[in-house]
Amino acid sequence: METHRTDTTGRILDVSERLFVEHGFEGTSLRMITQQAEVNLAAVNYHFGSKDALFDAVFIRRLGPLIADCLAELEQLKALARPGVSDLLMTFIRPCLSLSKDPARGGAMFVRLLSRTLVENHRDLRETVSQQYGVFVERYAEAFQRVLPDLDAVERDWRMHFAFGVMFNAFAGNDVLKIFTRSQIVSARDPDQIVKHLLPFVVSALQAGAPQ
Amino acid sequence: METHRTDTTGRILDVSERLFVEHGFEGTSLRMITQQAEVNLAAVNYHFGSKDALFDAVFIRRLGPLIADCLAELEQLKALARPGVSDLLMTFIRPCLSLSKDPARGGAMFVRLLSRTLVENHRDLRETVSQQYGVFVERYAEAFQRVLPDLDAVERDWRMHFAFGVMFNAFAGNDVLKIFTRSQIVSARDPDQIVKHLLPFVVSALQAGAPQ
DNA sequence: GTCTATACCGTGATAGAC
DNA sequence: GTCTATCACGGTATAGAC
Repeated sequence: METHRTDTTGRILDVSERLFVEHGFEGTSLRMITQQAEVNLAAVNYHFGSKDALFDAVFIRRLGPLIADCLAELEQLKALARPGVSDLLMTFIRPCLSLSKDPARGGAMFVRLLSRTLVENHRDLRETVSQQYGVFVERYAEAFQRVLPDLDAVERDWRMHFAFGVMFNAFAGNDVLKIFTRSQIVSARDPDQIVKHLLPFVVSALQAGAPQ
Repeated sequence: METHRTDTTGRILDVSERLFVEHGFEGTSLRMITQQAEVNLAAVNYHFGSKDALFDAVFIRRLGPLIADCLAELEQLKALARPGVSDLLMTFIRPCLSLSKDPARGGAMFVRLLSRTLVENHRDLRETVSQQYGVFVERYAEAFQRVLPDLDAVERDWRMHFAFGVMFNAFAGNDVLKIFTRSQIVSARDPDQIVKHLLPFVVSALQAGAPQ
């Protein structure tokens, strides 16, 4: 790890992150990247193998620390005598908010890119991520079991699935109703505002009675 | 509207729908479409203007009837003395289930394509849709007001926003946790199974107490 | 090992002949 | 309306310079 930033792969990563966030994956060409990073076109394929692999590298550089933060918060949760649904959700929400406020790690725009990548069906990323970060889902499944012990296991999995779906969707800034109306339904892009409305919604959803 | 199926635009639409559903938008090339539809490559741009516009045409051909069904169900809701949150949600869910079971209208795969298109940030589709189908959101906003009269207006908008987000995400078959684990969290692809778990989740979420 | 120049093939789009 | 030819741009592969 060199300290000086003449490193080719580092410049490619930094420029790629900014352009992927600004223009999305399809909207960013390798020629845009290599031009702004002042490296040769072939450098990307030499160092990363492909455009897909480059995206994975950009993505995982931020995902790793985020997941580490979440798992650390989950550990602290064990110290609580009787943690509630809200406590559990905040172990995920707090690191996301923290990341969204740290421009050095990509800031709010990167959280959007990250969430959108998860919500959409992004490429082969699964292979890389599941091996390294499968523990993320395992730990949260255990925590959900502790917080919602009376719920059927299958039903609990569905709710965890739905809950992460809403939260990632919210952080992605997606608005499925947006195409139907000229004015946005919800105006706020501020993550804190989003969480304020999001949290009671998800908490109540998770505490619903069992179906049938 | 010709009855015989030698019509060029009709063949393009039918083939496009199948290929978009199978391979997605980016994964479907105009050359694949024109080859299977047995028309010339330039025919697409002549009849539709662009690949984007072709997708819009395919999309709106199914969206129109679906929205009409939902609005019809909303009208019937007015006859109920005191409709509940569940009744309201079913005016949207029933037409979606119906569409997903009708292969002649694209079936379950098309519902996934439709939901994914809404969840993702698809192109200029907004211009076309908002003018014709803006009424969809207006009517549902009114219905939410009737069913949840005690809720603050802003809070109600947020919940409607979140609620449609979960539902479209569920119908899209998206699983944000999928990339973290080899085995799917939730296995069922059957729309009825999805709704069974989805409905109580969303109903409870919408009935949450106001934040702070 | 690292970087460069360049060529290859598939993509969506378009002009102009018929 | 239809078709052919052609264009610019995309990701990728490779030969060869340092």
